[in-house]
Amino acid sequence: MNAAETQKTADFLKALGEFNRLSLVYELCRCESSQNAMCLCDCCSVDASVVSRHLKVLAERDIVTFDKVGREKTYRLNRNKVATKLRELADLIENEDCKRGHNDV
Amino acid sequence: MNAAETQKTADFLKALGEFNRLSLVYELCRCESSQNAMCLCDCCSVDASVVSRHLKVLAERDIVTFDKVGREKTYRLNRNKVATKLRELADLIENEDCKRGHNDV
DNA sequence: GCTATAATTGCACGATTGTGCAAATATGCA
DNA sequence: TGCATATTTGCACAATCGTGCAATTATAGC
Repeated sequence: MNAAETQKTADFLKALGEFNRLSLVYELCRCESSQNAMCLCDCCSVDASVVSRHLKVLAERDIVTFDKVGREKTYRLNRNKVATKLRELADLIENEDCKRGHNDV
Repeated sequence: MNAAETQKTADFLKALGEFNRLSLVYELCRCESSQNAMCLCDCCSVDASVVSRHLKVLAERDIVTFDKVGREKTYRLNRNKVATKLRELADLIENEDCKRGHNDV
């Protein structure tokens, strides 16, 4: 596991590992269709600017995607990408193959 | 998804979402047997006290477990617990059932 | 007992982070 | 053009976090 990859995974997990951002993810998870930021403000009681910044972080990590429709930005969760990344990590952690034997370094 | 649960999940992800802590997890992942903290120091170039604190965080989130053997503490990764938690999150995020329909609130 | 090693803790410090507010920007609509 | 709404950005600030170093605690072995 090289450092750059480790850092990338850490950044991904860190993006999810904040209360309000995770709340946004859960909120988007419940949404059939895309939601604009104003609508998402309701799920966490913080300023709109804060939601804007959190969504930016989530978008940078490819956790959410957005479309610009008029003056609104509508966000949706990258369900597959996020789920896949989490499962890959789970597999890596559980995988017996990555274990070193007793005689290895 | 209640707030306490969300916070707990966020804390779990945050614990994994730091470069050196994730490096420790990867290192433990490669270990067949338990490793003491001194041995784990090698994988991330920081002070022993820092490793000690990181391992404490990981233990608090139940990501690692330790046994005290003499003056050493030997750590091992809670493979199943961590993998299960990640997969549960993946399932939740991908699950169609949690979606609200168009006519719901 | 004494000494060496493993691990933790206290302290300080710089960096990052989450936040609110006000101002700025962008866009739709009349 | 002017106004309303959606979103972002600049600024400031408190809180948290990661870190190193020195001191401390715990324990093994002599």
